[in-house]
Amino acid sequence: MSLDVAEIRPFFKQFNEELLSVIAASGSLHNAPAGIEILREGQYVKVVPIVLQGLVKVFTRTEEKELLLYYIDSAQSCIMSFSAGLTQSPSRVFAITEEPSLLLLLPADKLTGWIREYTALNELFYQQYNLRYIEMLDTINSLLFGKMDYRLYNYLLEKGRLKGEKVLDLRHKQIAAELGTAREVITRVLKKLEQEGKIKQTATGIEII
Amino acid sequence: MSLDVAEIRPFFKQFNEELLSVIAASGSLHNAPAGIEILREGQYVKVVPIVLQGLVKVFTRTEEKELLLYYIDSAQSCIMSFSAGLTQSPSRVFAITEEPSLLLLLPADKLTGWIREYTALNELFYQQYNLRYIEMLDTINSLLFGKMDYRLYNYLLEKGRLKGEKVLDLRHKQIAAELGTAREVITRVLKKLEQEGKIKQTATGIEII
DNA sequence: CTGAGCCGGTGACTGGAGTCACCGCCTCAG
DNA sequence: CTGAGGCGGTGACTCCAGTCACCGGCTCAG
Repeated sequence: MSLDVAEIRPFFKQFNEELLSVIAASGSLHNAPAGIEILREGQYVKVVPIVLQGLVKVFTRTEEKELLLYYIDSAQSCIMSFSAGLTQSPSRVFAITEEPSLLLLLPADKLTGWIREYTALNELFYQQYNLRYIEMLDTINSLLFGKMDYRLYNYLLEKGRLKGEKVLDLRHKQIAAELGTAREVITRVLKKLEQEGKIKQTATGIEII
Repeated sequence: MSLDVAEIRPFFKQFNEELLSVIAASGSLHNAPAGIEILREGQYVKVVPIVLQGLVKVFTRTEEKELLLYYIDSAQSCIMSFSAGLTQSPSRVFAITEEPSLLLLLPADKLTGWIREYTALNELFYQQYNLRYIEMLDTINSLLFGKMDYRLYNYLLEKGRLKGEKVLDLRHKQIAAELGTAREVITRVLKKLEQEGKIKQTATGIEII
């Protein structure tokens, strides 16, 4: 069950050998295909996942309406599960793998101790909190500003950046879900964006210009 | 300039004497009247304020439209300025005192060291991050759900709780600003809430029922 | 081949928030 | 006393997201 330090070393250049071996002793690697639920609302967290490779989507749901909060990229942690793990309170959000991902699972009960002991780990989590904080702020601002065209365009840009592709193969229905709106709205706004020359809809998907 | 340990001890029961004296040596107390700007968007943070007494309002602004993010109550810290201080990046939000407040100012450059050294301080900040995180999530959900009546009612409940009063003396204009909408909308929705029996508007202010 | 099911596209309508214009009321400075 | 300015109240209108109903095209299993 114990994993090899060499497997995780490349992802944490800022960690010293001691911390790496402690993590290797108690943590475990998990290979998840796309579409696996990592964290569910209301769930109590026993392991805190760190995304080593792949892409994980974090979102909230309010009565049938969901909203994408942000993506967790490589070598980032799910700070919501971290916070839920630390305070032993239930999670407020959902997380699922969007691409096949390699996850490092850390037992929540040991984490508090590690944080106290290893500054590098502490800093990682502060950094993550910061990142998420700012992303949530952006989400709030774009919700406040309203304007679906603006939101949709930013969504596409971000998606393209994360996937490293200029042509995105997405269902209108899926986009609608992530932006918390209806499919027809997406269809219309996409057409509007196309008329404005910001994107192009082809057979293979949506191309960002 | 150096302040007395006794002045801050009552607010931090979980801190040991060593930490208290370190803080007393480098920190300073500041008595601010209501309506003072503590943090401005784009500003680089040199001191991180902790609210000992009073009430501080934190909000964002997007092109003439502002939105209340949350309130900082007694013995809580402004985590945005903390994060801005740590990462040496400009602030993304505004903060002003809503009531006369007693602030403890900590120099940002020393904070990183303190956090490393004193677990209790570290935990305070984690706790604060958590709290704000959850509040932002609530804000996002209520923005997503939309419905002004729901948002306004929650806003009034929260305001009443923080001020410890059941009758709130607020300008419609001010409420509108904090919820990121227009005065007329507030006027109308307040009337609707009154018809629903949730509040009562009297000469002295808005009474929550 | 064919029917079911998913996908996108569209027109018509609804409802809520935001905007505009204008009101009367109160207060306070001059 | 009076005029200016802040406040709240209101009707009319606009705009946009969301909803409904319905279509035609494509794919794939049987």
